[in-house]
Amino acid sequence: MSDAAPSPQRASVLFPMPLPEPFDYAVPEGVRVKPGDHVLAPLGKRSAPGVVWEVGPDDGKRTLKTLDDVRGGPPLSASMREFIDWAARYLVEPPGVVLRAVLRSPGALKPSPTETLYHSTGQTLIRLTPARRAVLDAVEQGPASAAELGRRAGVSASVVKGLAEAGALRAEEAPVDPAFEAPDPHKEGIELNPVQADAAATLRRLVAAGGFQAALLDGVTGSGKTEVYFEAIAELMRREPEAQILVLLPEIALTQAVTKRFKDRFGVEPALWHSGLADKERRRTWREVASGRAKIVAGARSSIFLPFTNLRGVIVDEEHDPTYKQDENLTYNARDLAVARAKLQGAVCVLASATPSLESLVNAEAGRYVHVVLPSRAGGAVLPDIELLDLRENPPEKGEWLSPPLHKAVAETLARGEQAMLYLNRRGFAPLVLCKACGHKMKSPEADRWLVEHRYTGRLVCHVTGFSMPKPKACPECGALESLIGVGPGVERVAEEARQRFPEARVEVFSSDTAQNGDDVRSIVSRMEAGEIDILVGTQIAAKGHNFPHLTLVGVVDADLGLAGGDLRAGERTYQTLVQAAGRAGRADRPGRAILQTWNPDHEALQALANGDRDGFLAAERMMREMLGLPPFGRLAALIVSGPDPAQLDEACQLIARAAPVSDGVQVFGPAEAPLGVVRGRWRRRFLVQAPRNVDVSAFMRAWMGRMKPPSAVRVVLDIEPYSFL
DNA sequence: CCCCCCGACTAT
DNA sequence: TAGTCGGGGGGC
Repeated sequence: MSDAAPSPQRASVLFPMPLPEPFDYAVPEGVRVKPGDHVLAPLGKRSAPGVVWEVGPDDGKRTLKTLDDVRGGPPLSASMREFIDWAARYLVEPPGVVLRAVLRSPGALKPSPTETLYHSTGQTLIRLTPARRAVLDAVEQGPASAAELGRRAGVSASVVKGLAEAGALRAEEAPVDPAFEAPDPHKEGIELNPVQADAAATLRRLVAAGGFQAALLDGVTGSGKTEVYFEAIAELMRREPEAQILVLLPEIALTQAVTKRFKDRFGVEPALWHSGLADKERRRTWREVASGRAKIVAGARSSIFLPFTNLRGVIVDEEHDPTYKQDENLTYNARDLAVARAKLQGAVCVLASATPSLESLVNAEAGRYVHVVLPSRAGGAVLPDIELLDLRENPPEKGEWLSPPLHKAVAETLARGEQAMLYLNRRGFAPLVLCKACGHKMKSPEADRWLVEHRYTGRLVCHVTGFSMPKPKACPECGALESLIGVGPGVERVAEEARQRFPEARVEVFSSDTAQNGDDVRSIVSRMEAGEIDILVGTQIAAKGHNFPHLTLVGVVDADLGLAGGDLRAGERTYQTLVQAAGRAGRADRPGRAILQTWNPDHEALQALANGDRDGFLAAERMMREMLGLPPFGRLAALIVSGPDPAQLDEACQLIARAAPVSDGVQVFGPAEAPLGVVRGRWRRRFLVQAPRNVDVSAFMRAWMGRMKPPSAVRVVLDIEPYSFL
């Protein structure tokens, strides 16, 4: 029996590409594969990398091609594979597309590169040349490569090799990429105040209970959320030394503050994951995560696809942040996937925010999440005083954007030697350029958008497609010279006004144009912290997560921006952004002041903000959404249909509309012209699907997609729970 | 008439 | 994703 020829095996292989299902292959005799293994398999004329999804007997009913090779590298864990399948179903994508998001580290499967390190053997040589003695002294500082030891000793590397041959040194292969150091969960954290200690205890109990549980950690800016969730992490690590923990952060490439706090708390920096990583670091991190050796990863949204083998905890910091929603390539919300992944693995998930999303608040109220509230600011700092400045009563002077009371407040702040921030979520100098002779508006050639004037670079820029051109001398429409003028304010123009009004002050612009990478951000942040900037004029980027101890005044130039528009979350988002921006002021011992310029001082979001009435605002917002059946009380999905020819597109949309399945309670709206009508020569239309909470919208969309067959020039992109309505 | 570029199509 | 195929247009 045991000597019988082994029965032939079949392996289903999932490729990281948009194929509808895993493909079946014959397993060569004598080769063993198991689900999760990385393999090479013939696909068309080439040999493509893929992952074994299933192994079973080969029934021989169909002649299968044979696997080419089994590759090394840590296999994908069962829970990882389960998550990939789940995410594919939820996002209505082929599983290979999700796998592609997981295998985003080029060359990660190659064995990690090694180098030869020389160690002391302790063996003494009878006669030592001065060069050899120098090398033996140098190795006392620790093992190193021949080149490094030679450098330390000031001799050539061949001396090192000679010593190795003589037996005084021992050569050993060591990985070039060192493993991440293990964090120390027993290290003392900072002392928590009673409220924080209470919150930390709640999270610890959650961890102790084991299994899946989600918590909403709801605390105002500066209340010590980070320290509290650090305690949950410490507890996880103490209970289970092999536990892996993921901390999701919005735009991690831009902050070093969190890594520093990590190091203070756990003695080591976390492994980092974001799009700006160099290939080498990326490979190292991916490998260390897949092998289970990296214990704590701090990462941007894409890190929810990292191949953890033993993920026990996921923290989503600033869970309300719209950057968690990715709209290009694969469309997903990392916060939602984080909760799902924790659930699949029986892990703990903590969502933290000073301004939680309505979705999470409703989940907390309904008892699906444990609600942990941190009411006060740590260290005695108080929330800023928030004032609405009615622009109807106090209009700015002609050609200016800051009204007189705001000028006065800035002047007083500077006189006290403190700092001011002016917040305006508009990059560049002016959002619109028009010809004062003929009224022609400069539009993007590729999208239905105005070109934004950037004065520092002297260019006109399309913020949707990235198109840019030098600002022309003459109007392209009527030919008038020097007639193109910028209309409306951007941060550059507000900075110009600040410089004119306060010629002594050091004014700086903080936007993605002046801070293009982490180093630029760090530079601005550290100069701000050091008091080397008096007035910071910033966009969104300045409103997030930085701690400026001398900043006591925040002026919001246009609090109305974002209240309008078709986005159902516009009110919520404005509220969140303004709280974050206002929260920048007065974090240390000095009280802060926030002034919001508005033409609509009666608007709900602004009133709530001025009164510090978060609950009132949220209650109103909640009621509106509940009445309209919008998230989180209903589900949404969008189809964006695009094509180069509008007539063909409209025809296709008619067919797509007719293909929509009929299902109880599910409403299909559209096709409507998308708000961004044309992008890069492609016309766009939108469908919106609205369904009750208990309906599986993914299944509905999958059924719909299966019933349509648009011409190949027409592209259909699906968005489950859309955020952006462009 | 050839070649090259682009877009569509396919892979177990 | 990557390799193939076929059609259209430009160069000669």
